[in-house]
Amino acid sequence: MSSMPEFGEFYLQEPIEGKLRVVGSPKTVQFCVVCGDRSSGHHYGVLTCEGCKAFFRRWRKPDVVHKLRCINQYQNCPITIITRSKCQFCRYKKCIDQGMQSECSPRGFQKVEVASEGMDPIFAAAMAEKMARVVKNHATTCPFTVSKTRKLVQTFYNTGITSDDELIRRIEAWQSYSKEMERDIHPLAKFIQGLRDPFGPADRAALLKKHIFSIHLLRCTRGFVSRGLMLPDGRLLNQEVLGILYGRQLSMDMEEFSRKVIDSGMTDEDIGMMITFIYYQPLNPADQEEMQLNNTIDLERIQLEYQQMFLDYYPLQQEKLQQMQYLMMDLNVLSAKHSEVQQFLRTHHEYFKNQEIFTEVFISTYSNLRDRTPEEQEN
Amino acid sequence: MSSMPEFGEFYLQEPIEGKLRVVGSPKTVQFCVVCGDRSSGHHYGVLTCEGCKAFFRRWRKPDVVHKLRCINQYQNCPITIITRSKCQFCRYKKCIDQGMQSECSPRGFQKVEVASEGMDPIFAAAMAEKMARVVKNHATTCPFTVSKTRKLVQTFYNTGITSDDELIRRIEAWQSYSKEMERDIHPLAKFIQGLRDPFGPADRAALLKKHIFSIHLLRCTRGFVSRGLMLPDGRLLNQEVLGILYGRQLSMDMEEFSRKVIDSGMTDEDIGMMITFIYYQPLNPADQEEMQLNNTIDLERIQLEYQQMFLDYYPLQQEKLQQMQYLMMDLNVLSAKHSEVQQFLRTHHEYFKNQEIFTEVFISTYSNLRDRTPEEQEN
DNA sequence: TAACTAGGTCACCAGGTCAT
DNA sequence: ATGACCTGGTGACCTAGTTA
Ligand SMILES: [Zn+2]
Ligand SMILES: [Zn+2]
Ligand SMILES: [Zn+2]
Ligand SMILES: [Zn+2]
Repeated sequence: MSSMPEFGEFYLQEPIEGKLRVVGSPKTVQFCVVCGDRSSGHHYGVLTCEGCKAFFRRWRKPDVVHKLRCINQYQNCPITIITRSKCQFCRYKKCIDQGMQSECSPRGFQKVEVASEGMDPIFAAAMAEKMARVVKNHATTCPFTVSKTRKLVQTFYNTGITSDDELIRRIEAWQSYSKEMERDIHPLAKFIQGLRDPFGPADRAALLKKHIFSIHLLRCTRGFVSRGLMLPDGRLLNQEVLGILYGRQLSMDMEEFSRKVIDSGMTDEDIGMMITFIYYQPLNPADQEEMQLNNTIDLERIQLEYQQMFLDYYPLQQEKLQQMQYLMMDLNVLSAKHSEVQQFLRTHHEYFKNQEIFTEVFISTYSNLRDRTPEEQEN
Repeated sequence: MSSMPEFGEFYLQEPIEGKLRVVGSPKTVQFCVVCGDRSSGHHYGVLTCEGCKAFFRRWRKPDVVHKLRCINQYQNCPITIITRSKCQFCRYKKCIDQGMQSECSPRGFQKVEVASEGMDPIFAAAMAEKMARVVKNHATTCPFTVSKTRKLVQTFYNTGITSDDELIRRIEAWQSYSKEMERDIHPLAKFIQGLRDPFGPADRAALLKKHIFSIHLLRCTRGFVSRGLMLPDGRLLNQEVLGILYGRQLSMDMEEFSRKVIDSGMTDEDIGMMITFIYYQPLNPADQEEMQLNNTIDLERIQLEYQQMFLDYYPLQQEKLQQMQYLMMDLNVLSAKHSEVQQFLRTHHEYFKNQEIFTEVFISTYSNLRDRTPEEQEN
């Protein structure tokens, strides 16, 4: 485009002198918000020229974008039609600052209204608030945020195991550990309430029950250390206890999963979002049948809304969203394995009848749940 | 898409209930049953938006539709106003699932009968039910549907091999594996019973015996992973064991075949139909002579009826049917190769006499079969 | 005639290409 | 690496034809 800017001859078809355009205001020449060259339309969400469009397409890959470096230390090189190719770092930075993002519009979707760019400000504000609430609630209710975990000191955990018999040992281990888990259910319920969805208490209880293992594991992610799993106060469940509780294979899988989460660079914010994604995960028909939610709101729609929000809020993180989705698939697999544990607890439920909340969340069936008032979801 | 969101009504908040429509206000907003966008009326038989209407119009052309591929292996991408352009395969699939069809209504007229055009509605309904039964029965009886396979976790398979001698090794491998195969025969028999054809138990047993290899391989399609074949519970038969069981060449052919099935974009529904086609495959004279069916119904007619049904139900998929027929030819070749395995099993039948059902289906001859009552086909 | 829809149109944009 | 240009899918809008 920059070859002969003066003449202003577009290769683009000059949009129709005679007929008036249906959309937007009468055609005015528009310019690239990155470099000021003539724009060829909206690309990746903003008015850009062909050059900036192609530039963004090539460099947006997260694994490659980190390699860009500013040509000086100031990171504020001016980006104009002439200088745009001088500093890739600052050009890319300006692309981001102007709001370019992949997948901002699905393929073939054309932005119609030129006037109000971006989304409705009220809607945007509502979304931002919703996101912020998730992040904040997670930070306050999760016992294993970065800052809280950093302060922990490992101490001894009393496993409660006295017997030699393998079965009894497992029951004893769960009798002790169930008390610890119970403690975490209240803050978790608070987090879920903070999501402010239209589900009633019974439905929330059912969804929590369905995803409790995945969510609990995610919350504990930073509690996994080399020798086992720390409780929120620092007491350490070593690998042997974990093996007794969950079975050797599953306990190792859990540890590996937590390592994977950390290794993918998930922040506390990310983990909070992932928990939200999981909670609103679409259910397969069998689960729907079994859970019998009163409110038949489309879970998938809520999940997508949150994921969209995540992308809007943290642009250029669709790679991260992808990673999250892989992790969620792993979680579903682990959760399926966990049903063996649940079966075990169900078989020996009489040993846990004093821990009512634990029983409710981990042991009782969905139909049990529907028959009572789940008031512990309410406080 | 809705060009003017003037009232600030966001599709996200809109309680999408595409099926129920409120009859109160004069202008009831209706939604696309494919993607949930605002509908502009009935198109090709169902309420859709302009986008899905144009999408269907463009892609229904039979020479082009078979080229659509899902962006991942699961073929169940969510289709929403946001995601609808991400996966053409799943969008098209959803169009078909929702009942879109060309020429369903005379030009310009709005009402539709969702049925095969031009035929007696009662007959059409009966056919639709028959199709639906095949699909549903396959979904419930096949252990390797998309959704079931997705949840599998690979675990260790005990091959049962202890010996060093090659022959003994193969016998040992089959002794273990035959138990696994036996488990799958009951659900398979259920599927075949669900076809409700006029054949008696003896004939069904003979047909099953004839096609057991092909049908079993098809059912296991999604069980093939990069390292081997998973059992319905996730235990993995690695390539080495498969090679011992079936011979190196055949086991590799089987794996290649399964890959081909997946690559051609066959859905669970398609696989269920293919199994039906195979089961009712016309027999060559030699087989007819050997099998001595009591009921001399024309198999080819049944097969054609199902294939016609397939085309009526999923219009414009004759390209897919063509692909299926190629795959079935491949299967016949593999099945012929498999007779070597059958010969081997027959030679060493005394090692499998405890597995009666396996023996009946894989080892005994048709004449053996006729001499006894095959009650295991009956439950 | 009024209500309705199949099919056509074309502005629009994601992604690829290739000379520079 | 860049960017002018190309290719091909998309969907809002239009039109012509059908039915009650
Ligand atoms: Zn520019
Ligand atoms: Zn710079
Ligand atoms: Zn639609
Ligand atoms: Zn798909």
